[in-house]
Amino acid sequence: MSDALVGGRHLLTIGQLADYAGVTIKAVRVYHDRGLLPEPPRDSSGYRPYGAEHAIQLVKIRILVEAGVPLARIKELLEAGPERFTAALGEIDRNLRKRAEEIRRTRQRIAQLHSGDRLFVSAEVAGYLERLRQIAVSERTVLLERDLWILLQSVAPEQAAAWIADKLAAIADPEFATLYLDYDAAFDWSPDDPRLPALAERTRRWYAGRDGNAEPGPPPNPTITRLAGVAAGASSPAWARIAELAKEAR
Amino acid sequence: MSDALVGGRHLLTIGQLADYAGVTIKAVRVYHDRGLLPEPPRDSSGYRPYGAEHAIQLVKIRILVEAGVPLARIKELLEAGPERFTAALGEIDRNLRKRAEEIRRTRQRIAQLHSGDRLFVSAEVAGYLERLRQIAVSERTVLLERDLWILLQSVAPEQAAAWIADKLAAIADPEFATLYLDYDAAFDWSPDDPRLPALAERTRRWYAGRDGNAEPGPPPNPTITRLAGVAAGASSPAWARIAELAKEAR
DNA sequence: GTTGACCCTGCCCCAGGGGCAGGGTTCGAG
DNA sequence: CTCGAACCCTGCCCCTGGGGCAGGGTCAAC
Repeated sequence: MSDALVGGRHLLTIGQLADYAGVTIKAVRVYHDRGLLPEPPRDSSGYRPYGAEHAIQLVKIRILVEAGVPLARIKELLEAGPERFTAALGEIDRNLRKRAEEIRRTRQRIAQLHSGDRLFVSAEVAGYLERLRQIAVSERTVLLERDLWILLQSVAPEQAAAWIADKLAAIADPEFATLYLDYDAAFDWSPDDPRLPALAERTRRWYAGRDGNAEPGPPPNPTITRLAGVAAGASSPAWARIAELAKEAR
Repeated sequence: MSDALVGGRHLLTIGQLADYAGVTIKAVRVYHDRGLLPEPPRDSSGYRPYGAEHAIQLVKIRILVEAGVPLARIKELLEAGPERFTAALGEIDRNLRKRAEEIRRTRQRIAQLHSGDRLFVSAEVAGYLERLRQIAVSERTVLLERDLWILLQSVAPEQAAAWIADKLAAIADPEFATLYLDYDAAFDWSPDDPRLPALAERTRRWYAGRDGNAEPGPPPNPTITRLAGVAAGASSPAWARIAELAKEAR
């Protein structure tokens, strides 16, 4: 038998209540379990009979849930006085604004995701790679560079930052750019190719000339130089040979 | 012993990789478990050695995760061809826009939360309640009305919509407004108060006059009339007495 | 050769519910 | 008056996206 109307106060079934607030029945029961919504005394058949005050409370709960407030915190807020409640609303709103801002940024990244390296390297490195493409370095070598910079940034972000500034300056020098293009071409050469010693020598001279002008810079971190050397050498036997020649000359 | 550099390819530890992508180590392992990120073959001490390709993939994953894409879907996307991928990005972006819009709406509701009934009743009912306050109905009675409308809207939204239109029209009639204010005053009267029969009679006449002019409207749903009657009667014995008098007169 | 920072696996825990089983209730139509 | 649909009840396990902790092996530097 329904006692919904007997007391003149309890009038809604859980389903009607849930529909009113735009919430599932399950959610209502969870809010009871978590102590967010007072559970009305059962009617004679074990149903929960709700009144308008439950509907009001439930709407408040739903709004806070949608704002991303954890249930435990919602409970605190509803139990606290109105001044605390209002203060908390300010913070909640700030969080919402922050989330909106994050969504904006995420949207930009999503848009960039379908092309480009910019997401994987710093802005400086991205500029450097772009410059390489401008001077017609092969895509293969550009990608090799990109991967190297990713590793450098992962292993030693500060060193990488210093190096990339150095590289950007170097690549602005037309002589270095020519040298770089010759390396690019040498990628597929045999390690016995007779042109390699000359290339090594030109490299040595370029560095000697530059280091004469500028300060020597930070002492190269051994792990990192090895990293760069190995990464390069593993891809091209000719490049590995040049590295050897450079070592002998030193 | 570290073999990180032995092959010239595997160079990052899981911690370096995670830091690079701005992700926890645990998350990286979860992505392995879920098949999102290929797990590199272990080095001789059981560590996972990562390369630049893992870093790239991980950044993509993180961006998609931040966009709210479920891991299972991310897996599909990364496995699918680029045309499918690009198409999916469009949908993801649409979802992000939708979420931003929802945040905007939630912010408005949060702002309204600290005061007002507008969140709990329809705009029409809110207007009606405001009108009651304008003609100086007691706050107690206004809240009683509000709760009643909440119940009505929960139990039978369509009926409630029809009724509120009716009520809005009625309250615009100064005679009905006067009648309403008298009811408001009668709330605390004794059920034996000698003024009650006259009030009941005025009510009957007002309704009779109106129903003569307009069409009788939808036949009142019995559940609902009972609901309204009981809700009112339970609060005020005098009102309950008026309801009895009305029944006798009919 | 020890110390602190990493890495490994495995296990349980969290929010915020969803889904399903297995059973009782209510309500309107026939 | 009965029957079926639509509700309601409890209880249990499941999901995502990890977090935390235990218990143990490794690396690198002094």
